[in-house]
Amino acid sequence: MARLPATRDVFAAIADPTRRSLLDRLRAGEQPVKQLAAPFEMSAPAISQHLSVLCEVGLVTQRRVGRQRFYRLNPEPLQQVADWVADYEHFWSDKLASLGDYLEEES
Amino acid sequence: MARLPATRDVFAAIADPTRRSLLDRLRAGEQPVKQLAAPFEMSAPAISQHLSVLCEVGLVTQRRVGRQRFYRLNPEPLQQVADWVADYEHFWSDKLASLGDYLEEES
DNA sequence: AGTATAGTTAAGCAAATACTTAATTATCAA
DNA sequence: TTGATAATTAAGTATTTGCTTAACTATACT
Repeated sequence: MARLPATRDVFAAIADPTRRSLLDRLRAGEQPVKQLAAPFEMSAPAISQHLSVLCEVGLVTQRRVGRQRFYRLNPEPLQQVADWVADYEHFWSDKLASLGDYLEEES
Repeated sequence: MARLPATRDVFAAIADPTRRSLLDRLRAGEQPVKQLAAPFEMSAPAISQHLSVLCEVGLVTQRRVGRQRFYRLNPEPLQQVADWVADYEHFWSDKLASLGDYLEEES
C-alpha cells in the first residue's frame, strides 16, 4: 500500500523553494512569466508547472494580455499558514522570555 | 536529468499533515511515542519516521527514559516560517483594508 | 532465563514530485 | 503567409516521499 492522495494544499505549495521565490518576486507586483522566470536556471515548462501549482491553491491569479500571461500575487491563502504558526509563537516567546530572565540574573 | 537533492528544511517538514498533527499534539507537553501516536491510524514505524524528520530539522528533541522515548516540542525553527509569511501579511491586510473602505462607502 | 513492551532500523514498494525535451497553441510582426 | 515570441501541454524519467512488514535493540517484568 501507499500513502493517501496528498491533496495539494498551501503548506505543500510553499514547501518548494522555487515556488517561494516566485511568490517573493511577485511581491514587486504583477509580472509576465518571462520576467518572473528570468533569474531561474530552469526550463520554461518547469516554471509554468510551478505557477500552475500556485494557481491551484489560489496563491496567484492569471491575466492574459496579448501573448503574455501576467501573474499576480494573492496572499490570502497564506493566512492559513500564519494562523497555524501563530499557535506556536507564545512557545518561543516564552523561551526567549526565560532566556531574558536568565541573562538578567546573570548580569 | 532530475531535480537537485532537495535538502529537507522546515517548510518541507511542516508540509505533511501528519507531522503538523504531531507538532500540534506536542503543544500539550512532552510525551512518549506511544501516547503521541495513539490517534493515528498508521504503523509505529511510520510515526517513528515522521518524528525523525521533525528531529532532523530541529522541531522536536528526544529524551530517553527507560524504554520510552519522550519527544518535546522545539518551536524555534518555525520562526523561519513566521518570518517568511510576515512579509506577506501587509498585502492581505491592505486588501482587507480596501475591502473595509469599500463596505463603508456602500453603507 | 524467558517473555512482553517501546521503539527504531532495514528493505521494499506505489505514488508523487520536480524536472527534462518535444510538440502545441496563440499572438504579434515582416 | 511566414516566422518569431510567449507560454502551455504532453510525455518521459530519476528521485523522493510516505507508507508497509519484518527484523532488530533495549529495557522491564516474572
